[in-house]
Amino acid sequence: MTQPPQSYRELETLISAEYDTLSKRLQQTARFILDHPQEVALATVAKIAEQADVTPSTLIRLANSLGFNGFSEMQQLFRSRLVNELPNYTERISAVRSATGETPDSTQLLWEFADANRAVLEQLPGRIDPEALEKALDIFEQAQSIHVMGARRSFMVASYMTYALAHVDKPALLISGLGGMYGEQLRAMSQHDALLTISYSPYAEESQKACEDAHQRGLPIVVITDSTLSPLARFADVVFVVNEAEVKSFRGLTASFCLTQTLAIGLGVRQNKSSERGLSPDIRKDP
Amino acid sequence: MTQPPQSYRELETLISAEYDTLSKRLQQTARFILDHPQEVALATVAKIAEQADVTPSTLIRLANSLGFNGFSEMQQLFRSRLVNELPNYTERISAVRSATGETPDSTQLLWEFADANRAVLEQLPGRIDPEALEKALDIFEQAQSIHVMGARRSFMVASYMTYALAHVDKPALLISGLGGMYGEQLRAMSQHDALLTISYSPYAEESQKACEDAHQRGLPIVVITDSTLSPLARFADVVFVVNEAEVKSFRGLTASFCLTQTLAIGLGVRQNKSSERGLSPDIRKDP
DNA sequence: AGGATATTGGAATAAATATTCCATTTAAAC
DNA sequence: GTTTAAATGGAATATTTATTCCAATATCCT
Repeated sequence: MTQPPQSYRELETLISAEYDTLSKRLQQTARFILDHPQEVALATVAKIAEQADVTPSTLIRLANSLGFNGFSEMQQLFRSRLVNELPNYTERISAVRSATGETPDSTQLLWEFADANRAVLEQLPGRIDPEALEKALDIFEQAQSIHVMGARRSFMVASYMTYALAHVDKPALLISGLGGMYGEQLRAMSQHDALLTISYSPYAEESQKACEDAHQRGLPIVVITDSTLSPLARFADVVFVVNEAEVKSFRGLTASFCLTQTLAIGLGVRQNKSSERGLSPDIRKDP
Repeated sequence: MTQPPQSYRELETLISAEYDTLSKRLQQTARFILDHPQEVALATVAKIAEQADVTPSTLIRLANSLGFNGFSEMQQLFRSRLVNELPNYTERISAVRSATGETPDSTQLLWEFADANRAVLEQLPGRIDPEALEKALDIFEQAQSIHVMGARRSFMVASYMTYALAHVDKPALLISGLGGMYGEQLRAMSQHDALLTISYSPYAEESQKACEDAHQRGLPIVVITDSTLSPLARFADVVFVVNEAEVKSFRGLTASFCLTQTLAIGLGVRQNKSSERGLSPDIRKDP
């Protein structure tokens, strides 16, 4: 028995090579599975057979005649294709390794970082709930000014957001804790403001405190975090869950920066729109 | 029996709402399935249970207590999430690219940003000179401490770099100008240190000043900027030119962050290597 | 501390699903 | 046109996988 293909690619190649030698039904089935890989990955033999208008036996025969040990073995290839096509980067990275060949470690590392972050950006927009985005912008638009909180790693994102907000002329205050004045900065939050908190896994005390405080004062709260189950989520009116890349046990922030940019610029676009309709056609431009 | 969620998003919401009312094992399981949706979509109950370190029963109990009629019903949601994520991508992107000006809604904007930044990350590693990378790391490795300068927009990157360097135990000082003390901070630079300056198009006076100063004092200088012709380049021992995405006349920083990460972690890797050979096997972990 | 209640693990069972096998049909060869 | 070989469908069977149920354990309450 010829050994079976090890990847979806190999399978494709094999099928087109052997296509002519297959019987009529087997050709029909082969065509179907290549046309509906998703179906094949997830459905049962019976369901697939029905859709392809063949009997279950035929499916199994096809798998066997392609060198597999039963249909299930072939199905695995379709399943791994499904997850690899999504930015699951393990395979991709090894491809990078071989493609770059003789490069110093540092360049290798750069490829890894760039690739991991690229993968994360590919997932991001599909995983953000459009309604949540709109709702967050509603909140920000109505707020007099926006307080932005982020400790340690999240501070970078908070700081970036504050910068971007200033850029679109939205009053923004970074809760920096500078000079140990967290308390004072929190007390500056008024009812007409809104709070954006960014916080990741060992969720900083200060960030939770900020949310609690804002919640008590009745401010609307938007949270960017790394899990639906984050303790920050309980206080939030809108929660964004972002997935960041991890390389060498160092977590990136690319997705958060991208989301942050979108929120700020999205707000800017809205403001321009309403001011065009209204009084001052204050169109901002760039750095 | 409460009716089950109809989509993955609803499931997420339900879990975070009910999380507190779940038992210990059920919480553990819930956390796992949210963290490993891919696994849940494709593996069998037994496999998932093993990975989550619970018994199969628990998995089924969780599904039931979330309103589903058995685990398989819940798994369907994970599967449909898997297939819905993929085909949208190319479709969505081309929609974004053609629909210039049309439907400037926030989600559209998010796709635009994500795609633009993704494109930038794809180019980045090919455009960075491997030798420059190595040389920069040489400089940083030999430096007693690293001073990091960046004004306005570049400040975000400088601040990120400082954070990342601290993370790999490299003494780093951010030249922030806090309290108007640029001069004082610059004077703190010693001959045994190095300077990393980040600066983009309307190149800030302060950044140039910092480079001049460091140059006079004989410090090695690494520059991250946006053009070979940047005024900063004249003082630099190593120059990195990065290309950032521009959407709605707002320039991103994704590539710079990525390069910055690489420099910091690359330095960390080197330090680990030499300390393994040498005395203290100081292996760093995690954020 | 001691009983009541809820939670958990694991083996037993039920259900779903893949695979085999044989009778029947279709195509090929002479 | 008959014989032979290959291909096919579908019911029977084997296997895998989900689910139930009960005994053991932990947790809560008084």
